[in-house]
Amino acid sequence: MSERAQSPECQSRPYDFSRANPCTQVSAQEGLGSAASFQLPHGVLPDPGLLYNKTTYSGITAASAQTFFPFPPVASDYRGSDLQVGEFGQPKHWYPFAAPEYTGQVPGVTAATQPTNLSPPIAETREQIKLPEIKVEKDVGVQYSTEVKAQQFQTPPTSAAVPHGVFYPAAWNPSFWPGITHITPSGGSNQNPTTSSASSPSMSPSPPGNGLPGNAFFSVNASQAPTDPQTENQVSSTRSSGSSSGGCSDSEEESLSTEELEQFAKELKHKRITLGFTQADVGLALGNLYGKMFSQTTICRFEALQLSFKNMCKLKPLLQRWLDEAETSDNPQDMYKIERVFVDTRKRKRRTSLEGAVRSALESYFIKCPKPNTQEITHISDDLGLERDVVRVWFCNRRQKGKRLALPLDEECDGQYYEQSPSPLSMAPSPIPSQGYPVSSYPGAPPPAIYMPSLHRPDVLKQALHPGLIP
DNA sequence: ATGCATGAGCC
DNA sequence: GCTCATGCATA
Repeated sequence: MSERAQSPECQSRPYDFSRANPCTQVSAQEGLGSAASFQLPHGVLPDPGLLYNKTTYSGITAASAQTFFPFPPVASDYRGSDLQVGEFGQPKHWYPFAAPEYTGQVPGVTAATQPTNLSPPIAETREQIKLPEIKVEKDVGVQYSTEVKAQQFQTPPTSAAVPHGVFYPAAWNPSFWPGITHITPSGGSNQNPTTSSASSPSMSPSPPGNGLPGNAFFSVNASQAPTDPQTENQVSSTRSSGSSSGGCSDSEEESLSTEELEQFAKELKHKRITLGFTQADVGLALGNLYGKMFSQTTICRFEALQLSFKNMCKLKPLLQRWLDEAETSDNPQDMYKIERVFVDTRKRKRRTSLEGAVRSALESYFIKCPKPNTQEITHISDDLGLERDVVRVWFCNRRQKGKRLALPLDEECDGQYYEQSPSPLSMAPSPIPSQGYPVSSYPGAPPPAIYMPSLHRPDVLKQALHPGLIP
């Protein structure tokens, strides 16, 4: 509806990468340097030169900024290109969970069907969970119809009703998330491994050798209903990163500091590896313990601190719990021996693989205006020969990524990051990533290393900010 | 490890 | 349409 007049935004405030990291500017130039080789079609970028030199990137002028997005007044235009997008925007898909008979379909995951000795470190499951080949984007529209809402909640009334050996992720309940942020049973400290006893069943639900978790998982879930809904919000408000790295109590998500998160992430990774678990295993184990599983991607991002601060705080307790379980269990392997019985029959749009040149172009556009309006998106999509939705999603993802990558800034500015957006050309000090981590609160405190630690490395930062621009 | 995609919730 | 959390698919 009311399309936000965003063009103005694009000029009202700079989108500043430099604030995120001193290296940014350098990276930017280089990145743009590569981008320069890309020929932008018909004057989308009035003055490409501006983009491709240092001065532009590090000190864009207001004047030049205004030259950006000289989009012709094509108001109702973009509908035309919608043709490309419209198809997959409608159907709602769901990740259906297959019936019990699918158990074991995912080799690496559905260990329950396997004999006892599953060496913990199974291969990353993704490779083994290949979905049926999907057609190209063009045809996806048709396929999107698939929709088997098996999952949600055919949830058995009680865990007892669950078919033996079948794990229903659906077991989790609505109040799950609100509560889990405060997981530690008995409000103990999260460092208290002993609390794991409550969830031990998941560790070795059945005689270690059996390998068949069976219903034990359900009882676990049931017994763990968390109970403390408010934490999540508080988390963000307590971003004081105090450097109080010590106090870790379970209700601590509320006061997690970036240092704590960073430390925990490292610890998690280290111990996970030591214990022989893959990231995928951990994600699945969480499902085992809490009824809410996570993907390898999420675990990976957690370890790499690539999730929003809020999200990190939300997941930390879960992972902490898992870690406790894993460390104290005699048969840690059991942790990942869960039934992952769903089969994703949904037809997902085939992933678009943008060429380097196109990415560079998008990146250039992004620098100029991180938040293009519909017209601008249409313009860009036309220019680059991409579907509008692809462009739109790219920008969404890019913004999301930008927020994650940006260094921590005060949350006060939250939401203003792109809101007041940026005339990218006048890169000014920066945006406050709403997804970023809190900054150390005390004056003079060095920037918390947590925010994307990897970005402390120029090369990484470069890549992060300008993916595709670096070989 | 990360790029692109999905979907819920919100404005 | 956006943000955000999350995940599939792939580099």
